[in-house]
Amino acid sequence: MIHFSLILKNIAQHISLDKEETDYFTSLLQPRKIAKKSFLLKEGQACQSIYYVQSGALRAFHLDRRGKESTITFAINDWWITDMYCFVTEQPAMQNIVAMADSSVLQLQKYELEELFIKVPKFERFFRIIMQNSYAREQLRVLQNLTLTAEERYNIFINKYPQFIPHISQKQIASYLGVTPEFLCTVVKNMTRGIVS
Amino acid sequence: MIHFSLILKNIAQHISLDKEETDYFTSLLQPRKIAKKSFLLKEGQACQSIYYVQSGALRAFHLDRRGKESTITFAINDWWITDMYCFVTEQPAMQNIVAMADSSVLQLQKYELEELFIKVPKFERFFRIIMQNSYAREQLRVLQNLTLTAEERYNIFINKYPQFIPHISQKQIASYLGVTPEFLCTVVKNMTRGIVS
DNA sequence: CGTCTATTTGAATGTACTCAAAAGCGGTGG
DNA sequence: CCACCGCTTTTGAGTACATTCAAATAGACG
Repeated sequence: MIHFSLILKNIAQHISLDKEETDYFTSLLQPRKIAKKSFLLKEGQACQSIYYVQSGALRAFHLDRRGKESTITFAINDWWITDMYCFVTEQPAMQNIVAMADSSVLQLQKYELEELFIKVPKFERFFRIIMQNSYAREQLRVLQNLTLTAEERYNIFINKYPQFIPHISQKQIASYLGVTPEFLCTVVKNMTRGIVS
Repeated sequence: MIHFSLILKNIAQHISLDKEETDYFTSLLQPRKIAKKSFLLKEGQACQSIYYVQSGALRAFHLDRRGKESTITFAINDWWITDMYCFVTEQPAMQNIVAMADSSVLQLQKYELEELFIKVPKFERFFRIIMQNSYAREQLRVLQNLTLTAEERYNIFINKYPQFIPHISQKQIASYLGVTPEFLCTVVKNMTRGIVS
């Protein structure tokens, strides 16, 4: 199962699985190839799965009535992604998940995940840690959105997630930070003006 | 253990404990009374515990250099609260947690929680669910902060958390929504103007 | 090479902020 | 119990910041 080495290493950081548990777990994973610009999830659909990204790059965003995009998150290698609110509540998705590059993901459906928790309770620990870290990250993001300027948030973003930069446009960063692309452009220009002679 | 009936009911919603597990769990909980206006956590301190609120009302907020408060969350009966980012990363707290009314909480320290996970792995499930729901809630809040107006966020807030209203001032709601109290005041005034003749 | 989208620039606009001051309200102590 | 004090809410004027709109330039991709 050479396919699964990345996700198994990810999991091994937090829990240990024997051969049988590993085989059962990997049997639940559905590998999917997502071509660049195609969608893993669209607003209004049921969000019944979480996705582990093996390769490529994905972006989750919301589109409001007036056509404005807001990016909720990016995900590359070794990240998990889903519309968690709709996954939990079973309401129609509010997010679109789109491939920014040809990507390879492993899909885990909600009912399979629940079965996994019953059969291999160790996975409760694994996902408890994942969810706890995700919660901590989002709580920090809320705080930073409330307290920091666009310039400060931009700097934190590019320093925290340098791996994302090759995949994403400045417009998409703007939609993540919650400002217009025009405004972010001037912010970045004024930043560099201070650096270059 | 009449003290613990509320938290045990909270836990029973997700997992079942036998007598021995219940006794062990409750032995880890430190009851604390917090007088109105006193602090459970201050910025800069180590954040080594999570708190379950039995009664009263708490508020977690950040204070920036310029003296501006930003409210991260409120918590009343039957809620868990902590500075999750600093709890996880073991960095100094970025949040202050203050009692808005005389409150009673149960404190669970991080090392005890880790011990609990080892001795009663069922609790992994319980906290996985708590963390997952918290993550979903924060992800939704990020999205709403990016896409909705102050008026829309205000309406969602008061409809979603009516239990909070008796405890909190409009100024505190403003600091939760990320606007100034003056601005929220005019927003609310303009809302009611549409309702009253 | 041509098309489409992203980035940059600027002008005009509007939204939310700061500052200041008055009014309202709750809590505390005399 | 009432008067005072401090904090919140309200109101308004002036300001700053971020937006919209438009148009030009630059880049990416088929």
